[in-house]
Amino acid sequence: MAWMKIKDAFKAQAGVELTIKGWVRTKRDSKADGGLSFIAVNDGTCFDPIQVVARHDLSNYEEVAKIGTGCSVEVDGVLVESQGKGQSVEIQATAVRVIGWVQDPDTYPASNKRHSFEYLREIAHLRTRTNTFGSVARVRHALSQSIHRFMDEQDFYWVHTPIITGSDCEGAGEMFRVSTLDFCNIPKTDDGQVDFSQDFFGKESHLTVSGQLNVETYASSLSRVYTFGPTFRAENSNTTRHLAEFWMIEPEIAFADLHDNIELASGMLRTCASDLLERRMDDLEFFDLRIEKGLIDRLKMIAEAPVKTITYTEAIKILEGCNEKFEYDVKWGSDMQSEHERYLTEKHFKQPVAVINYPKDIKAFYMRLNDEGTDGAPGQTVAAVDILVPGVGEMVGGSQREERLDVLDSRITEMGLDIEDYWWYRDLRKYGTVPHAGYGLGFERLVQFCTGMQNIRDVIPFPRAPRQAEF
RNA sequence: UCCUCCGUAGCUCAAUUGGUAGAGCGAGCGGCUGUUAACCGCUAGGUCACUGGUUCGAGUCCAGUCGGAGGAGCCA
Repeated sequence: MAWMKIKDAFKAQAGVELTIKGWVRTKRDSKADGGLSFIAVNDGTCFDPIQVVARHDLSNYEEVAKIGTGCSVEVDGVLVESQGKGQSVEIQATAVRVIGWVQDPDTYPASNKRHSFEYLREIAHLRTRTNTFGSVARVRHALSQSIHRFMDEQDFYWVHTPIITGSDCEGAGEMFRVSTLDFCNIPKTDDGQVDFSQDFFGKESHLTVSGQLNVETYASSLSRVYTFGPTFRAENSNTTRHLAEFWMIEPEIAFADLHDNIELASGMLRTCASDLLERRMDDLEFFDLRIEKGLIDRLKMIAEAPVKTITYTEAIKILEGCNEKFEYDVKWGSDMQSEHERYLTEKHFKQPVAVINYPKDIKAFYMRLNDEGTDGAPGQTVAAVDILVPGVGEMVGGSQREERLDVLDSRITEMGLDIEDYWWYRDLRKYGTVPHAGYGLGFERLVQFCTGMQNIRDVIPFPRAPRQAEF
């Protein structure tokens, strides 16, 4: 008999003979008709388990009766219309083979009951067997496929930027050190410093915090490029939206300005939403029912409407003019607090909002300096953009890059950075410079937004966070 | 890192003014049933996070440590 994935079995013709393989979600027994068992089997290919009906006349029915949640099984049978109410079709089993028993069911951690997400995080190797984490895994996969497909259709090349970096000037946060030196016997130079010349790379090295500087080099010849890979931040962040290891999409577009940047991000979000609605409705229905009501309507809205754009200066005016009581005061020139961002996207606009042109003093050195008086702002701004989304906050951070060497140099100096560290980055401005723009999109935050999952640690298979590196 | 809350059975939680440990779910066994968050009965299961202190007596009060959650900052 042909082995069929369960998602295909649901669509097959009644009467077909088939074999399915998977893990038991639940089993219920009945004494009717001399005894029969209903076994719900899931193989991860779709949300729903399929119901297997095993009758007492199976040669190994005594064994079948002992099957419990978590067992792996192989079932031969015939697909038939279900006599019961919970499902359209089911499999009348002609053979049920147990491949792997659950040893000592009393200790099986992922037993058939409701568990808290906090507890499931402690058994991350088994939580994938639950409805929620199966759905998260499928949605996460679908989103990453959508992004690659969208970027390919927009003529972007995927560039694999390094994970280990010898550059200490990426400037996006605390870095994890990479070293093969013996901690118990660290070589020192004459003046008592650690002698990194004896380390693996002959210099200090770290895990990357961003592929942006590297990918800008490829944009300066291939025009449209992006990275999609893991990044690392050694910040002691204990929140529902930060990880020490997370995945980021970083497009970089040559001959482009801030608005081209926003248009790309907006198109990416639209594509992700509409692809999910088309491909993963089974999982979305679960999230809408059990995790966040209204999720599907929100994704439908995202799939149709472009992102709303406002300037930082306008955002400040909205916040100053509203009746909301904020813990922190709103003031032009200081960064918006989380509560301010949430108000804008969740209460005022009720949709994703791109906020552009921030005061230069609160943004990075490489962001392009705007002309004095842009947007009627009271101070000088840079061409930066943050895209804020309901429930998550900041999902995208980007900018048009400073392509003018003299302006870049004075910004590096102004911020107290060492110009020598940026020699190759500056070369891009010396040799055929070009206006360009890019952004970083936090992939896990996108998954959160598309599933309604509240804690970012529950949308990545094995979360890395302070004091969390088990598995 | 800061603020708040929490840590009791495999899981989710109770335990009165400090008086010596309890339920539901899960698991095992039995009953019933084309079942599907099933239902009924029985059984097993505890170093009350750890260390120290107060007390005749601490799950309960105090101090410290460790761990978790939510919020803040940093950011994606």
